[in-house]
Amino acid sequence: MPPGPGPGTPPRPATIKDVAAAAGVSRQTVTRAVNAMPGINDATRERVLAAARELGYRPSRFGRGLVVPPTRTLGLLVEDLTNPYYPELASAVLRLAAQAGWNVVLAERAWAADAAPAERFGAEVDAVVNFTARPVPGRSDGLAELPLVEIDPENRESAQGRVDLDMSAAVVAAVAHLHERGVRRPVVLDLPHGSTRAAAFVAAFADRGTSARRAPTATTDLAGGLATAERVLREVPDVDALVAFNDVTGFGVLRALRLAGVDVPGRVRVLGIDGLAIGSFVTPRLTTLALDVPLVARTALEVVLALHAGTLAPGEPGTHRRIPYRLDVGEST
Amino acid sequence: MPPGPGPGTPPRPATIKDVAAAAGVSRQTVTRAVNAMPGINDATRERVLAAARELGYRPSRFGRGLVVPPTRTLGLLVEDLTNPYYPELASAVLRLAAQAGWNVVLAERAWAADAAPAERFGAEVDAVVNFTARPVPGRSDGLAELPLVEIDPENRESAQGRVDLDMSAAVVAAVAHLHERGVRRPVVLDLPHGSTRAAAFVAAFADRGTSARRAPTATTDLAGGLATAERVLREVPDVDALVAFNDVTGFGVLRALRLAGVDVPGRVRVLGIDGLAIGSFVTPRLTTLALDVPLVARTALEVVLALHAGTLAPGEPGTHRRIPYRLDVGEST
DNA sequence: GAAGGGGCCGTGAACGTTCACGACGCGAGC
DNA sequence: GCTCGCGTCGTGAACGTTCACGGCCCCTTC
Repeated sequence: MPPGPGPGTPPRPATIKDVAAAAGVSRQTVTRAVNAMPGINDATRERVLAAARELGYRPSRFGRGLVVPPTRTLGLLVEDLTNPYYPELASAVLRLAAQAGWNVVLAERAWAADAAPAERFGAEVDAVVNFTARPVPGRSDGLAELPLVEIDPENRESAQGRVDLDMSAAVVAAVAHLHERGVRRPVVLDLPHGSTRAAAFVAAFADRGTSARRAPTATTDLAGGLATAERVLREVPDVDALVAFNDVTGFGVLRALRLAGVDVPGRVRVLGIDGLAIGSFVTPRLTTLALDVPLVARTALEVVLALHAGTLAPGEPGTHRRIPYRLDVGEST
Repeated sequence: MPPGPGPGTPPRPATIKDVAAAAGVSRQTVTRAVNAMPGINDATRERVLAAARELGYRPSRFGRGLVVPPTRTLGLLVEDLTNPYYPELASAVLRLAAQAGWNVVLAERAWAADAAPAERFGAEVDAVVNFTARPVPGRSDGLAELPLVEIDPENRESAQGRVDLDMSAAVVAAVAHLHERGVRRPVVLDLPHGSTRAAAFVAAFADRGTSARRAPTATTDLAGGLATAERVLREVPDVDALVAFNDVTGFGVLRALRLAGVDVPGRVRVLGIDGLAIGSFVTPRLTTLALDVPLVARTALEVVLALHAGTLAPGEPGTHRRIPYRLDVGEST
């Protein structure tokens, strides 16, 4: 056999023309065979399919997408799938999107490092839902942005659509709940530089005549919650409630209290924020500010699909939605 | 203004020709402006970009994919993202795939109901990793299958590539560990119809002269573990170890023991299977059979990319990989 | 003043697929 | 025998983009 790229094994993927040539028919006949269309003899169909299998032919989604109404693809951007906060929403989005006939390409925020993944992502997608602390980087080319909905963009401005997660009413309810159970010396875990959610709790306690202390936590993961809770126990021995920064932090708090032999909720009551499904995994089950995650997913998808379809323009009412947290009483308070 | 589709708002998405016409230039000039290519006057570039923004133009990924080397897309199929077993692997796959320049479209197994999502998925993807109990349905057209790697396909046959998860050595190690700590009356949670993993544990205990009882659990979630553990405590009061069917079941077992006031690991030792990262959330931290999840992801990706590139053919050695579990000792044993 | 060169821009072709339409052969019907 | 119709198959065009190439204009240079 001769060296070099002979006709034996072309590295180039087989195209419809190759199949047509191999089967001795025309492109259109190959199309008819592959797409199970009528108007083709059974014998030729078999012959064509055999040739297609032989060549490993698979129709190019690009060539096809150019002609037929293409399947739409949604880009979903999350912070970190390892954080149990995100898979719940991702799952809900996946299901609803599939129902609407959309595919979903998922990406974790690798944006930070280099722009390559962002570019790639942005070029392969018809609309974006961003569930990330950072904004989506604008296009490096000077083009129109693609339909974008941000979930819980905090105080950051987002031009197109947004789904705000409103904690205010739930915070009041949670504080009322704690206060009724006799909490008078609460400590609220906070970020080192302060946070809106901690401020909301402090304010709500103040409305009831109770002053809440803040305890900055270096990290908001399990280790952070654990370390901060241990510190609080030393510095504020008579603490009777701990408000965690989120559920995962809350798990760390629970562990610290367990290790210290402190009864929950007997001596210290613990409140989480997130309402994670895995909250039910720990004992005692965490009282938390929960979110109707499927509703969040449904709302975000609704807005972004409307933006894509053009039935909703970036400025219009309806592009900014608001979903309240609710108090979900578990066993830890 | 006249009714009908006037030139004001064409529902059809703007194409490069529209931009060219609006800016009074040619297609190629639009390409140069949009792709930041040299050989174009700054003034015209601005004019073109303005027109593009005005028309809401975004280049079609199909038209582009036809010409330039297209970005590849991997389809990742998982059972249920809500089950904490899957996000860890999904996350690892996402990162490695992004590193290799691939996008990932994720899908939960909605295959069951109708074939529509499967068709859509299959047509938009260059290769598939299946991490699901069921096999991927073959193509309805008679074409060649696309590159496919199955993770832990149990006893099911898979033609192309597979990554087997091997529990045998870890089971022996775990049983040795338990036995050394004095376990003599273990109970192994099992599926109603039996399972290979439960059988492996029973056999390993038998090798050490200890007979393990089996306790069928209706479901393998938290509630199932809880209910089964409660039943075991009643029926086998002197049980000194419980082997859960997986980690989530193990969390239910821990909760049941906690509620019953049984000390872990003092009186009863608990073993999980999965090595979930969230295992560190519960107290005591679960001893478990853990998996190097990033390694699984890396291996699966390696095989499927090689299959796609053609450097590996379905039958060859190297398409079937084997990754062992290892014993991860926590606090529950 | 003519030749040369650089900056800027446009024209045909190609990528792989499907749609609309036309062509061919064969049997039935008048 | 001629036409009609049906079953089967092929040919041009189009989708939206980029690549290779060629053309124009103006400025520089000898």
